[in-house]
Amino acid sequence: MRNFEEQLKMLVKSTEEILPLDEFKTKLKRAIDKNRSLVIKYGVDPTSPDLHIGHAVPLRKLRQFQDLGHKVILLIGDFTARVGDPSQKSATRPQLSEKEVALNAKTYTKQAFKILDEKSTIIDYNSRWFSKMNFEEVLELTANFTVARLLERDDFYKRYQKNIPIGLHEFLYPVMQGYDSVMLESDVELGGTDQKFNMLAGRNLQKIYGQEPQAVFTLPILEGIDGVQKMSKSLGNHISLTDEPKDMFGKTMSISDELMIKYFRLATVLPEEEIEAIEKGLRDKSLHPAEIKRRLAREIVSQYYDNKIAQAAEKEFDTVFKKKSLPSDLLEVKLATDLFTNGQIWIVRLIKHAGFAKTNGEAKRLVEQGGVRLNNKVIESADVDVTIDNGDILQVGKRRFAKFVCF
RNA sequence: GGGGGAGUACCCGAGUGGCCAAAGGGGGCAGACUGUAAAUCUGCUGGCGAUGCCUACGGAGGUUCGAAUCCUCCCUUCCCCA
Repeated sequence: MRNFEEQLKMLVKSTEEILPLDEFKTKLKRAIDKNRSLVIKYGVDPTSPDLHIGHAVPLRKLRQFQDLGHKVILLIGDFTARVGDPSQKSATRPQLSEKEVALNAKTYTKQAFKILDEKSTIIDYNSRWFSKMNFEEVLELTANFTVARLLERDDFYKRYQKNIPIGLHEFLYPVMQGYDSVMLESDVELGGTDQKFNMLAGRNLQKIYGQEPQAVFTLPILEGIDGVQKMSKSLGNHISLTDEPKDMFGKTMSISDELMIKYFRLATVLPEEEIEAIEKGLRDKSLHPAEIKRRLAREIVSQYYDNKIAQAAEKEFDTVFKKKSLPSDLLEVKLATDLFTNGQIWIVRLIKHAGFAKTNGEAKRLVEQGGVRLNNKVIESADVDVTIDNGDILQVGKRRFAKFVCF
């Protein structure tokens, strides 16, 4: 195990806040002195089964703790998921069924182990205690909080101000998350900055239950590729851990120049000194932004796949977007003969069949805007019928291609 | 229990009898440009093989030649009083 100074330096890096830092130092020092490990709690809400590189930020921090010999508990909020975390939400979330939650939890852990060390990760479920709790115990627990206290929380406050409903059960979310800490007797809890309130609730409750309160690590939230909102699947601005290399690369290339440095810090493992050098290079224009973004995209892809695959993804990107030629793996679309009349098919119908438009109107618009090519020739009018041979290629926009297979 | 507001497209939000498939913004999509799926600029953004028809302003009825808009009841929600 590394010494105190080394550990501290590593752990503090790229966190937003450590609350309170002094307490954490004391805990860490004591653990090292007594040759014990700290219990690190990380709660996950198994609502969306798809992890993205934003989730990777806390996961990597957990991995650091693991590598330093601390004990990481991945707490699946299977019970709380059925409430729905109101954090950053402007409206009540739909509640999930038991079955959905179980399935999500499974895919979640599978992806999380791309980053975490599976052998030394403890997985627990908060239904273990909540499903057995009776109403009397609930009352006892909730009596530790006041409405005013809960309303201090920004999300609740905003909703309240804007006359948006707050469900009574949502009020219970921070209480429950706090109680998780009591049950796990965690020394440290980490989460995104949006989790600050919930994690602090854990400190309160631990004190009340006679435990030493946990230290709280808040980690920065990664913006989505739109650069505005936090990365989330439901907003469609995410880079998923399971994305194909070429999509991972391409999506990274679509972030704005301003966002690059933040992505370097939060989504790659490059050392801080190197990132600072890049930052400087961009500022004095000795480095070209397009080159840097490619570097970023390569770094991200090789992290979840490997170097070679990252290079291939980059090459593919050039093929499609620089040379404007065809991607190597085309989506194959089967065309049955009964789709044709007199050997021809209406272009709008063809686009719909390839899955590039949901409605005729949408397909027509694409054609009218000059976004549709058949064998690299722009289709001028939505009113035409076309003949299709085996291997003909339909392109919609810059990056959607289909190769037809007739039978 | 009493009183007063609010509910509009994917989201925010304007519209208070016809000119409304509904301003504006965001998002999304497409085009141009380029250094990339950056930035910027431009266009499109309910459905239907379509100079028309259908569906749509919380829901159900009603008034009217005509309703997002007026009336009645209901639902949801917020505020004030109790």
